[in-house]
Amino acid sequence: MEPQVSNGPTSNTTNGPSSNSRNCPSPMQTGAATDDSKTNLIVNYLPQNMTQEEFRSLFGSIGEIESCKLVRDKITGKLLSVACFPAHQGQLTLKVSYARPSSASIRDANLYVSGLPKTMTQKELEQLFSQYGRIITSRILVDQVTGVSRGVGFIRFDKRIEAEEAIKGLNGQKPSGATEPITVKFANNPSQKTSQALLSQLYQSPNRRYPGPLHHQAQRFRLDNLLNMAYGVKRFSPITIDGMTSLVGMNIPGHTGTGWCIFVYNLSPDSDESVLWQLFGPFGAVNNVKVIRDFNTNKCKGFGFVTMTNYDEAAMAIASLNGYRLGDRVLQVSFKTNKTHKS
DNA sequence: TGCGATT
Repeated sequence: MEPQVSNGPTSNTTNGPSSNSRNCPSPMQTGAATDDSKTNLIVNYLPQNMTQEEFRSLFGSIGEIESCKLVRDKITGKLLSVACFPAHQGQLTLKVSYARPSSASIRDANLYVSGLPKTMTQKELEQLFSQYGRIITSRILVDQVTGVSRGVGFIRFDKRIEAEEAIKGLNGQKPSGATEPITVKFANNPSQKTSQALLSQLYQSPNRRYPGPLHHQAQRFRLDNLLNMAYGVKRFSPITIDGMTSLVGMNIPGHTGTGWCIFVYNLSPDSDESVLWQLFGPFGAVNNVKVIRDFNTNKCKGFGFVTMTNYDEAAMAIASLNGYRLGDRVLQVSFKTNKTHKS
């Protein structure tokens, strides 16, 4: 994460200000408690091991503190800002700036962008969006293993209205040099994937493995045969794949940084994620499921994806569910392929 | 016969 605004090196964790002689008026003394635009600070690049007490002590040496809080990630518990160590300094440099006052005008100004050319850099992404306003943060998501862009990213504008204008101007447009249009929409809140994680946990418990309506069908298959059916030829050994960095970037069907990705075709228009959990959960650890929907109608476009942790379980699921009749439809299930470079 | 992506 890059600092967007720098006030210069203002403090240092090892030799920061220690004097108590500064005479800074506190909000209470000035009666400015209702306007925190100049009394509320945001501090980035705090060390991960800093305690609330140390944080208070560091800034309490400068003036009276009305309140202070360390902001941690809800899931990991880590401090949200990432420490940076400038090479020439070898020490931690804090970034201290005025906190942006929370108000309706800057709320929900975060955009999710998909369909980006894989070659587009973060800088180019910012250049594209900067015509619509001041960008606070930007990010392009990359594959965990290869580092290659996943073609999706985020842009946070200073103001909600700037984000709205960017959607109007860029959604469905082709960036110069791009062959496909991009999708620009408001981003989801980065929480609430916890429900999915809970579902995943449920299906990963041993006594939930291979139960349900497909139990007998799944048992009829021997693993060797399943693997051959899934790939048509000899199996890839997941041990070999994980152990050989030279294979990174190779086009192994379905293999991603986080597991084995499965393409599911011929879902009905009213399908939702729960049907994929129910179909694939019985075969083992499911990381993630996704039903692809039409932007306008919100109906399923007929296909979806399932990512499973273990190769053997993914292959078993494919062998069992490919050709499976769901209502009046016959599912087609296979490892996902790269459909990006269609020649 | 159709292959996304939510920090």
